Amino acid sequence: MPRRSYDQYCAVARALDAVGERWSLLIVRELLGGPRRYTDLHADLPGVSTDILATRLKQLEGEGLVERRRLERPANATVYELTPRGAELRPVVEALAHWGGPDLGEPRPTDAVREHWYTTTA
Amino acid sequence: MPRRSYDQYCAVARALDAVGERWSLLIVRELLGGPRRYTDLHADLPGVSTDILATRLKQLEGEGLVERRRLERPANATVYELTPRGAELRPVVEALAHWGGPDLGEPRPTDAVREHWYTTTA
DNA sequence: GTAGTGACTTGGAAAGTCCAACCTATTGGC
DNA sequence: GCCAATAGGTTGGACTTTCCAAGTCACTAC
Repeated sequence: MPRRSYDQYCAVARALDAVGERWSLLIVRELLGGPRRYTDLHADLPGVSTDILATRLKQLEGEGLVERRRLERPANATVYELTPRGAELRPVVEALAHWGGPDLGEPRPTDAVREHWYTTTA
Repeated sequence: MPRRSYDQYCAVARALDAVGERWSLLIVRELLGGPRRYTDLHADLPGVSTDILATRLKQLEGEGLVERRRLERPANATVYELTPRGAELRPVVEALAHWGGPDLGEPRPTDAVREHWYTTTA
């Protein structure tokens, strides 16, 4: 179990308690684009290990931010998708994307690419 | 040194690389209220250990988000304050505060207290 | 000179993360 | 039925980060 728990009486701290761990917000960002399978999440998040991905998905599910849904035939797969509460994190991800976007990168993207980022990550 | 570094080409990942570590955003939240001394930060962030606080402040300083400034007499203290770039994190902290605020807490605050949170954390 | 801040540093234990390998089911040929 | 592939994980061990308590060093007040 994650030993986090900063300070229960601060709104920011409570938010970080829920999604402040490594990879959590990046998983949310992926899911903001729609439901995804475990394997696809693993492929789209370079560097995340399978155990951490499984752990984070369970945590997010336990917090009511993500739901596990099994697709029937012919797809026959398990997908993860955001709950309404999880989707409310969109402004947080957008704010981070905006802050980390244009002014930080070394390999400066073109305006076209940057536009792509904003529309896909936000 | 922190071995983070998710994926350099994603804006959200780059943002989290800078401020995604434990306590970083809470320190920023404190400094959004104005310059603070080390000891006051330590007192206002219940649970942070002194070594982590010192480490995070150096990291944030190294990233150009926080500046260390020595006050002369009679105060004769060292204060930390946000750079303009660091202050640009305000929307991120606001989004987190808004998300973590009204709908999550168990010891539901009164509206007056909640108002206090928004104005002081945002 | 001794007591008390302020601003850290250090050492060791605990917790979290990474990596590679393994496991169980289901599907799809042949 | 048999073999390989894919999906969705679990497990063990090394490595890294965080926690906690204690100690350091500079300065001021008395």
